[in-house]
Amino acid sequence: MKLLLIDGNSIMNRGYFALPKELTNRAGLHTNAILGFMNIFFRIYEEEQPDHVAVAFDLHAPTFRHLMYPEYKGTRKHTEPELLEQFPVIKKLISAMGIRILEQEGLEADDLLGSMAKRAEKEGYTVTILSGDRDLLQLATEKICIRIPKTSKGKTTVYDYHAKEVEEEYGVNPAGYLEMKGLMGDSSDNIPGVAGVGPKTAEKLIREFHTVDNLLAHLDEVTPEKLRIKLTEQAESARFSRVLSEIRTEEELLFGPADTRIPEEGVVTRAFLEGLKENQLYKLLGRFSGGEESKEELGKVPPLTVNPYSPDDFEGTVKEAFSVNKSSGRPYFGLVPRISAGIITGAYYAVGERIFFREGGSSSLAVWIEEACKKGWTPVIEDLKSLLGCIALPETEETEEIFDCRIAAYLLDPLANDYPLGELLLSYAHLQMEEKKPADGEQLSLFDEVPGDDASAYALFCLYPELVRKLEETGSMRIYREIEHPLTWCLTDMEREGIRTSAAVLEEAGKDYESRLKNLEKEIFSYTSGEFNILSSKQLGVILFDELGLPAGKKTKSGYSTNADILNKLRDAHPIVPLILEYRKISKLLSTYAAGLPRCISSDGRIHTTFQQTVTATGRISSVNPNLQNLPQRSSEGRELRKAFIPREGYIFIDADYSQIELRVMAALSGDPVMQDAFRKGEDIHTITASQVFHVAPEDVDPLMRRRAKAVNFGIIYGISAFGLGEDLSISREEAKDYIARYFERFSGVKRFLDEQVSRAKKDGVVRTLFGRIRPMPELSASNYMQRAFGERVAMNAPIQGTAADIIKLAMISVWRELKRRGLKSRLILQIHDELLIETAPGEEEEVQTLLTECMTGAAEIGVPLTVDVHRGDNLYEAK
DNA sequence: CTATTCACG
DNA sequence: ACGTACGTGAATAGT
Repeated sequence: MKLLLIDGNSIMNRGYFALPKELTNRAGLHTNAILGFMNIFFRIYEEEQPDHVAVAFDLHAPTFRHLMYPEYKGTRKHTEPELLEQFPVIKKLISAMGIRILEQEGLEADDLLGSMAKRAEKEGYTVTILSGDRDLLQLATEKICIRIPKTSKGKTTVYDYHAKEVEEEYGVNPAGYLEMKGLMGDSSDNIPGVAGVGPKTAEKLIREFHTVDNLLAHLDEVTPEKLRIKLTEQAESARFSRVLSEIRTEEELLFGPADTRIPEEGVVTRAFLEGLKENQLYKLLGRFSGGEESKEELGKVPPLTVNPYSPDDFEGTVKEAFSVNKSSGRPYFGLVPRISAGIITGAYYAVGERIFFREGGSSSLAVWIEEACKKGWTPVIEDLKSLLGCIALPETEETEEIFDCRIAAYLLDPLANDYPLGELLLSYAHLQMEEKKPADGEQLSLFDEVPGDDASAYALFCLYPELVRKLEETGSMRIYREIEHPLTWCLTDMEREGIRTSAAVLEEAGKDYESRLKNLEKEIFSYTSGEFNILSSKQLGVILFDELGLPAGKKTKSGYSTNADILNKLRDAHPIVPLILEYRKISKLLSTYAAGLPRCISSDGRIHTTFQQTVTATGRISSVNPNLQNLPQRSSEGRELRKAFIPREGYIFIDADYSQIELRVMAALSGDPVMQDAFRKGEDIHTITASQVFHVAPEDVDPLMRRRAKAVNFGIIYGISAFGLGEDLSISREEAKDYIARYFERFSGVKRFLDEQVSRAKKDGVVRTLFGRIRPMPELSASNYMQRAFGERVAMNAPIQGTAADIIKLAMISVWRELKRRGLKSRLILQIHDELLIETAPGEEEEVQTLLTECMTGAAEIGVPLTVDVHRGDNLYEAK
């Protein structure tokens, strides 16, 4: 028989402080303590698989401790209302699970746990007590295990204490632990103990004298003298504290261990799920959706029937479906294309629970979508860019009304890793989607119907009003309509265009890299006892720091750190170091670019990257398969590879990049007059920064000062820290701190702005770009210093990086529309965060250059000028 | 599958 | 005393 006892108050407290305060349900009830409790409860419950469970709570009645000692805090600790409001809910949920709650007037949770544990032990139970409070360690025996969860870096480890482990850690047995507590007191409970006696002294004394009473009876034996005097003076307090610290184990209880048996079917009962639903604890609800019972309770997706499409009555039926669903305003429908072996063979349409499947290829699907849009119906889909990649659908006033759920979900929560419809449906529409799985042993072939498409169409239908409401509620609709949605069309075209790439040039460079690597390898091994894998940081660490005895810097989880930062500092320590750095660099160029990119060239001789629109936390786009946003540029050897990217016959590249866009955004958002003035006058911002920070005239700024000022400006954008700046400039943290202080003295508007971002992030839990894009800030509620400091930097950086991202997206949309409107042959083909590349048709050079410049500089009016640098070239190397 | 490193803005 | 610059993606090593 196994009994699990839980210290309810302590575990609730733990959850309350470990999880963000921002966690609430829709009714505004705080839920962090409840979630924290459930998380740890189910973890322990599953591990222990107990047959008896009880949770003890304090009551707000005075206990014997209060009667003894009016100053005693215990249960009367001041508790915040945000935590208090969660207790009635958790108690209801616990009862609903069929778990006994222990509450008794005059007794604290500790005493209930102690008495219950000891009685159960006598009756032959194995007992586990879950608590965050070490006081309970005095109860540990061979059969009673105290389990204390501890969370660090987001991971929760549970420490287990039987009598043995208490002795190992504290050097005294559990009874001795109680005596120690008596001597030390407990400030949080206002138990005085003996002032000046800490854990070390207490341990020593208890090891020698075993109990407080015995110690006080033999005070004359205590040395040193000072300690003896302390103990003599505070003998009464010690005796008193010892009694207050003792957990009662012999109290008369209203229930015995046998009364804590849990239901046969386990604790995830129907009543429990109902309770979760009632309190809108959808995250928890989602976790238990596996059980048969729960599905019914969840507001499950109804059984869906797919009607075969019949041309005669389809429209009428759809209209009827709309009216049945009482969709006021624009009618809308979920739309899921069915793709078999990469070819569109039809699509599901969902209007409420009425779902239709219509057969047809990509062109008929395009026609049907356009017709629907013309009728004023809104097609709701999961991923517009993928669809546009398969079908020819122009961007018109009508098709603009297509709604992309994934983009909407991204804007609402840009931190999510992915946006599966099932999860969106649960969190936004509170409906549980049933997953179709192939029957036992059955394999789904590529030609089979994709499981769940019909349900997906229904999910999209349900999501639409919820997502629209949320977008409006969070002020995200403008970003959606004016930026992300039109951008989808633009990105589709850019992906389709691709960029012409010469495999020959890449392969030629690859051969050169290979021979250089061979030579480097030989040279490197001439310094070592034998050959090793230079690319293995583990093996390299052993060679550098053990064999060659170089001074090891930082450590990583798995050994020595050997990254470029470390190696650069060791550059002069041994001739092997620069060779390693060179080897790494060339090897990177070879594997990722010279050898990697040719594999990505399509049959049309061009590389078609995929731009991901729902990935970054800040609103930037990213590029994959391959990543064309990180082509080598900084090193001369790498930059050569850009010669492999060439425009089509007769065309040229015209490239424009924003000059200092993030600093200009900073000047705009902060309103700092000094910074704004510098940009308005067209000054060199790093020189002006240097002149301000170092108190010299701009013309007296030397290159070193400018370099340092540039680093400070970078730091400002990243969310400044003295450590980071010091590291970057190889100066002391104090010196870096001084630079920052001087910077903020002169650019006080910037300081005010950055401080405001952090405080707003703390208050609202989000920061925003100039255009209203949200960056949620869960990091800031962390108690851990590192996490919080990181959160503060993010709060400073995200509005800057995000606003810059918004601006270039606006520029892309206007460039793309303008090229189309004018019927030009030139095409926008790449975006690299602050840079746009146009493959420019012969004869269109001047017009394109002007258009590109104007669209970029005029993308947004932010109060400081936006400027661009334009370059032309016959390949990507020249165009920069 | 995770950790490390390094390419870019 | 803690141990960091912000945002990405790809290749490689090693468990």
